[in-house]
Amino acid sequence: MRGVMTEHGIAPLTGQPVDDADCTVLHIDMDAFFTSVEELRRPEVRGRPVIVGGTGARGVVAAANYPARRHGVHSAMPMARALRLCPGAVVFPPDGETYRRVSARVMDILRSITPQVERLSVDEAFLDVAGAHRRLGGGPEHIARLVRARVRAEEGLTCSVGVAATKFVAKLASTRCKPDGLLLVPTAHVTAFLHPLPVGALWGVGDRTEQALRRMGLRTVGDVAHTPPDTLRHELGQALGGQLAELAWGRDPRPVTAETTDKSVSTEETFDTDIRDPEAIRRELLRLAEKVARRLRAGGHAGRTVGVKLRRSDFGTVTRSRTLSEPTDVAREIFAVARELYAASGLPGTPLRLVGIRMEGLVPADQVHHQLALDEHEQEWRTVERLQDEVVRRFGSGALGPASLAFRDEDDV
DNA sequence: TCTGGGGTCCTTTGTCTA
DNA sequence: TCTGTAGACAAAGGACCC
Repeated sequence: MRGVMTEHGIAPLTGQPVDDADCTVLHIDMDAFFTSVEELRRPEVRGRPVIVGGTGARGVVAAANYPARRHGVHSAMPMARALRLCPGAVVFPPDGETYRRVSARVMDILRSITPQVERLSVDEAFLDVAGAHRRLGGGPEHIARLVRARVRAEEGLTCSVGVAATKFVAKLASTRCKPDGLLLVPTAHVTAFLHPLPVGALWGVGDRTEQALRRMGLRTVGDVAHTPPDTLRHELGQALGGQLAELAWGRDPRPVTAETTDKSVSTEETFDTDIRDPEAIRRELLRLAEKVARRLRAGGHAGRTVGVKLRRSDFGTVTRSRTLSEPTDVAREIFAVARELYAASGLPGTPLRLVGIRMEGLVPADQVHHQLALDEHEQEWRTVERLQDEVVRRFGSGALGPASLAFRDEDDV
């Protein structure tokens, strides 16, 4: 759908000039990104229902194309249920590396249009086009058309673009015009656009908050807008209550920021069947530590806080963390801390369905002050692990790893 | 129906210190 | 010196997003 919000609702774009002067924020959202990439490299499945997701016993749907969605399939749904709803679907396991590569090329296209690009996730970005009008020969709507045409021509993918004065409204606009759409929401018609929407459309409102709002008798964004901010803050907390009070009127002061720094790196694994054996859990922690350290080094980061996540059979989740005196990107060190945290958690011997490792407090690795004399051992391990990175880069992830993992099928990276 | 994986941010609670 | 307290920080848990 390509349209513009008016006082009478959404009207088609006719090519007539529209008042888009202050709508300088564009939200770009790739349509069914993962499945679109799979369809692109496997044209024979085009037109059929396609699902990307875990194929193991506990797999869930990561993405579904529009034919699959028509059968009721949606992301986060258990794969077994998705296949009952849509038995004819073609299923692919997620290929994150390829999606990241395609995503990087799309982001390059966006940055060639304006440097003011804020990457939000692998398939979404905000653009601030305030400074690009003259250079690109037109206003925001013109630039939105340009973005869509170039992404389609250069990558063979469709995207939807929301155009508004704020990030929040632009993002809602792109959602409302999917797939392959463009929607402009002029400032004068923001409240007419927002207020009929259900409260779940507000950023920060998931299941729990929606229930809380429902208990307060609030069902639409308009209902929230007409509730005193103090009431919202009292019921939902300072931050969320205050945020919803503003968003419900389309007020969102956050600027588009091109530079964002990573704050954490994590990896986790859900087992096909629960694991009780502490030695098997420790081997898994070592494998995850290797993986998270490799990603830290690849990103040029070191982390100061090591966290482990342990999920029991009943889905109860325990997290434990410890902050180190010096940041690290060395798997051996991360593993040593993770192992201690697991040992002290009281959970060795308890069946677990998931374990994970997270590194927080990231700093650039080259800023870390390494006291060579004191940390000679650490330096040696770092050297060894960097050599491993190089071998894995050249020969693949099965080429090298700790001896205790050698018998395992190497499916990581 | 039976719940992935990778993130960010917020709230609460406890501890330490000025 | 003792006591109370505010602020910073760490840890844990949870909601939410894609």
